[in-house]
Amino acid sequence: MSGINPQTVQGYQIGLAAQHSGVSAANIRYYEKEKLIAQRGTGANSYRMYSDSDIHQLRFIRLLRSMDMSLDEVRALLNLDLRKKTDCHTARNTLDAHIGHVRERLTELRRLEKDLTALRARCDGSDPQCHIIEALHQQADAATVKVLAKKAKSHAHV
Amino acid sequence: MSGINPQTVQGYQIGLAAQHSGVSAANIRYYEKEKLIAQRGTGANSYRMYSDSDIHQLRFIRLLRSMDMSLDEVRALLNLDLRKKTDCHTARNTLDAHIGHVRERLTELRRLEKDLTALRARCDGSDPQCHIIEALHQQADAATVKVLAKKAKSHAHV
DNA sequence: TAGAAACCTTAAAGCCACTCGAAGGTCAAG
DNA sequence: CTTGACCTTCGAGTGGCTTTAAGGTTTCTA
Repeated sequence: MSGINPQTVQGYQIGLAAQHSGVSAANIRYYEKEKLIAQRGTGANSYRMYSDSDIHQLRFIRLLRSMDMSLDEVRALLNLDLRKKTDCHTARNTLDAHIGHVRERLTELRRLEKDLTALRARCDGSDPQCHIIEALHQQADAATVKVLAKKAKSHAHV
Repeated sequence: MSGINPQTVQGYQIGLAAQHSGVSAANIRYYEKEKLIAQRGTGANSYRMYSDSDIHQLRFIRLLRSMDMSLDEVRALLNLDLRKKTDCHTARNTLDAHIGHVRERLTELRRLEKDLTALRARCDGSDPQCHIIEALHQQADAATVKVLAKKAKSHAHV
């Protein structure tokens, strides 16, 4: 059959691995470059081949990424042995830190939503003068530039 | 006096403008390149000079950025005339879209916080077996890869 | 057996909103 | 005339990808 990505005894080509894991082929190559998965393509035809446990690893990474973890955090959780005490510590610490990031960002966004909603309420289009633009310019004038130190901006990826 | 960035009759040099606006000098140059503010440095010594209204514009941009708006959204809100109906429409539409992004992201993060907290609760370190790692691997296996279409991921900047 | 189709390869650039560093120009005070 | 505090441009780095270009391999079909 033509075009259908074949699954041989050796495993899955990258396209099938992508389908089964939900991680795009390009992204799988990227993860390989970032050493989240082992190097490939040493065989006869230079095609990468993947096993079922590779697919599992890709799904695992995808799950952690969908939880907004950074690749560094993912790395920290890869290859942990669930029977080792130290590894369990690592997992808990990583998770705690990540929950911290998420909560910080939540606090920021809740505050932001409140401010934006208040701003929006100032204008329904009935008035000839635009109160949104007006209010923004007033705020820009009013805001004292207190600190030159930059906001930490959570940890960027959250 | 040496070293103190001088303010002449012509306005502020970039360093002072940075101090007064809260936007770093490098960032001001970046905004110039991105055409959020007018081009500079045509004078005798190639130094950029800024007026009070320039400082206001920088503060305005900074305010919108602190509200997590993208530079495109900022662009849409720059140079609007608060007396024009069409401009007020623009402002409301931009704001509505942005509030939408923020709310989407809030929903995602609230959900995420719940999931992460539940995951965290599975492990207090008392058990020899790590339930966090365990649960993650189970989830990775359980997750059916339903859709290959990518999640929209809100609008990235939120 | 030739060619088309569908897969695979690498390398490089693009995205966003910046920040940082290098190498050098300008300007006022001592 | 040197010091040092400012300024300039240019290029690269950040994170986590996606996209594009240019080409190699495999398999099926006419």
